Amino acid sequence: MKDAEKTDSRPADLAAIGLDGYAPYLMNRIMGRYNATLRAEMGALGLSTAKMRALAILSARDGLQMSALGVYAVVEQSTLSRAIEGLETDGLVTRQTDEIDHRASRITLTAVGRAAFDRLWPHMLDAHDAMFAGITAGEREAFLTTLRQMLRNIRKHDF
Amino acid sequence: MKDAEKTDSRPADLAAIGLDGYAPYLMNRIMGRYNATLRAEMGALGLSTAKMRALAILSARDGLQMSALGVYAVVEQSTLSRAIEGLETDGLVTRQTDEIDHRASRITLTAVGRAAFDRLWPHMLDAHDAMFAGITAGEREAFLTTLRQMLRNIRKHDF
DNA sequence: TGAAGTTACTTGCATTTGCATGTAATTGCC
DNA sequence: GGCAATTACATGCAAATGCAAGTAACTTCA
Repeated sequence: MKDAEKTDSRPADLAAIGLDGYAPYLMNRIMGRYNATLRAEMGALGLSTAKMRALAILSARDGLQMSALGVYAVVEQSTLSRAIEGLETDGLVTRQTDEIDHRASRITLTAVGRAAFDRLWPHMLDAHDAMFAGITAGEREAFLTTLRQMLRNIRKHDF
Repeated sequence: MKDAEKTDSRPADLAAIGLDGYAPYLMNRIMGRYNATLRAEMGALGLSTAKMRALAILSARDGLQMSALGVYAVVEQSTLSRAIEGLETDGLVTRQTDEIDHRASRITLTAVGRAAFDRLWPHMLDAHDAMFAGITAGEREAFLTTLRQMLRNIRKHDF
C-alpha cells in the first residue's frame, strides 16, 4: 500500500483521496446548491441570504442579540447589522435596546416577520427533503450526530 | 405524541425540530467556519474563495472547462471567469481554446499554480482534521457515504 | 473612582459576487 | 445548406459581503 492511500497518514494532496473522499468538498457542493436554491426563491420576496437566515434563526430563538444571531446565522456582524436594519424598515423585526446592557439590542420577530418565515419554511423543508431522499431514518440520525460533534469541534462560542 | 414531534410528518417549523435537528443549519455553520478560516489564511496570498477552490479542483482534475470547473468549485460562471482571469494574469493557470470546441477553454495548472496549491493544501487538511477530531473511521466513512448520496440527490449535472 | 481595556454594534470603503445580457461558436432541424 | 436554438464564456452593473475603523456602553482593577 502506498503512503498516499493510507487512511491514517495525511494524504499528499486532493488527488490522493479524490474529490469524493474529501468531506468539505461534498459539503460545499451540497450547501452551495441548497443556498443557491433558496436564494433564488427568496430573492423574489426581497430577502437576501442574510435576511433569510436571520428570520429562520429568530423563528426558533427569538429575542437574540445581534452578536449571537450572527453566530447562529453564520453572517458577519456588519452584514447582519445592515440586514436587520432592512428587516426593521420592512417591519419584519423590531430592535430594542437591552434593558440591562445598553450597548446591545434584542431582535424580535413581528407578526409580519413570523408570516414571512411561514412562507419561507416550506421552501426550506423542500430543499431539506430533496437532500435526504432515499436516506433512512437511522442514517439521518447518525449523520446528525456526526454533524453535532463537528460543530462542537470547530465552533468558537459555547453555542 | 403531537404532530410537530412526529419524525415522519413535515415539522411545522424550525422550532419544532430545533436548530440542532436541522442538518442544513449544522452544515452551514460548519462550512461557514471552514470557509472563513481558509479565506482568512489565503487572503494573505491574494487568493479569493473562488480562486482557492479553482486551484483545489484543478489539482485533482486538470484541464477542465470553465463550465465544469464552476460546477465542481460551486462558483458562478461569471465569478469563475474573473477568478480564472486573475489566476492566469498571475501565472497560476493557463487558458487554452479547446481544439474541438472553439467556444470552450481548457484550464490547466502551471508549475507555479501547483506550488500555490501545495502551500494551500496543508491548511485545508488542518481545517479538515479539526472538523473530524474524535470521530472514528467508521463514522467518517458512513458520513461520507451519506454525503455522496445527498450530492447525487441534488446535483443538476452528472458529476 | 477613574483610566485602560473590552464588548456591542454601526459605518466607510473596497472587494466579491450574482444576475442579466452580449458575443462568438456549435448544434439541430427543415 | 442555412436559419433558429443552444452552449461557452465574457462583461456591465448593482447588490451583498467582509474588513477595518469608529462610537458608545460596560468592566476591571489599581
